Amino acid sequence: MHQVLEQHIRAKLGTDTAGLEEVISYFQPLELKRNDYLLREGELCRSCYFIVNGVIQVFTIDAVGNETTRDFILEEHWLMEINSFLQQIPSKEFFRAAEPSQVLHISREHFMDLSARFPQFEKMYRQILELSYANSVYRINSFVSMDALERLRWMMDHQPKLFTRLSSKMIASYLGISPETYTRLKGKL
Amino acid sequence: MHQVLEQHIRAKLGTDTAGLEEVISYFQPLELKRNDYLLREGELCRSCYFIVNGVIQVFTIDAVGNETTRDFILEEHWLMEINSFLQQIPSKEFFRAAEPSQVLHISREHFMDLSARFPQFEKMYRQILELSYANSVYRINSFVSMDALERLRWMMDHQPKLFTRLSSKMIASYLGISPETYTRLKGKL
DNA sequence: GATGGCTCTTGATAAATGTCAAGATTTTAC
DNA sequence: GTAAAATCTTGACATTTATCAAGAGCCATC
Repeated sequence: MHQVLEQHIRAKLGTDTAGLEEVISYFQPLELKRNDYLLREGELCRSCYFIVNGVIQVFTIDAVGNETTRDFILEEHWLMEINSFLQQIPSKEFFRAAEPSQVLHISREHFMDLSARFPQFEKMYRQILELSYANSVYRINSFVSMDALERLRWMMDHQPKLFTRLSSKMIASYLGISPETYTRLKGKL
Repeated sequence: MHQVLEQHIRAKLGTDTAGLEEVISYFQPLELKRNDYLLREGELCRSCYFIVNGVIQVFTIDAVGNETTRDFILEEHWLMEINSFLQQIPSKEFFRAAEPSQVLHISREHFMDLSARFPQFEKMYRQILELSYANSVYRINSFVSMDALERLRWMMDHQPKLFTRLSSKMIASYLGISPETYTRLKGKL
């Protein structure tokens, strides 16, 4: 697993990777079965996660029990509940494996320490933030203005891989529609 | 104007503000009348903006001419079209003053230069990203799951100031609903 | 201070989406 | 391998929201 992370970081940062071995040594592996949780609502997000293999569903549950998916995090991407991680307040989100997954995680303490000691690590963190923020902006602009069919088409254009790996129920919860509506929209494509 | 920025940065960064004067010297003032644009779709976002006074509406226009507002940026907050700014690709968003506004802006070149030379400036940039990302996560989780009335209540709980400063039309475009629906929802509160 | 253009509201109607229920299909657990 | 559980689909109906149209109120400009 650590090799995948090393490759990923080298690809992001280029040649200046002094201290890379030490950085990587703080990441610990986790093996998740399908439906295992990385984080539940109300818990503190104590780690930053790097997905080596699999998919993690990031979702919330509202007052009547409906699940809404904010994002699916695929392999070679990063994951944290940023408010909980930074401020150590209870998480509002759940992180759950949608497939058997391999994950590396680094504790908040080590993460902060590395950020302070290695400018390149902080730079990588900044890049992760930039990418995450840009994706969020994209999603807001799409979803606030589009109707359900347009959102489905948007997802097919921008995230086609997700359809091959996730259940219809999960895709519906990402689109913000009921499973029945999703079934009907598929007929209109 | 520069005093406001200086105060803001000191509040963010604490005592370690070496180079602050030089940093601030790169920011140039802009006076905007209502409905003046800072950025239009298709242009390159060449600056990072700090709002000293006023409100900037961040919005997109879809194929049939409907405006959808992603965010309203109030005084003492930061603003950029992150994809356009970082990659120098055409902006998908418009930035327009919803009130007469005072803005400071720094060019991308100076911004990058300061980021490289002053770790504290980079730290502040990271904090802006963290906050912007956290707000976006909040908005996605709220809007994908809620119906229009719930979104209105959410806005009243989380952004009450906006109601006193913006037209109904703008609030409707932030909620992702038509002005008529907004009028009707107000009656249901 | 008149005029023209916005915005806001209200009504009627249409379209989109949700909910509930039932059956078919697939997956999971033992 | 089989039973139980979950998912997916389809239909009927209810609710939400959009669209179109018209009139009232407000505001900017000359």
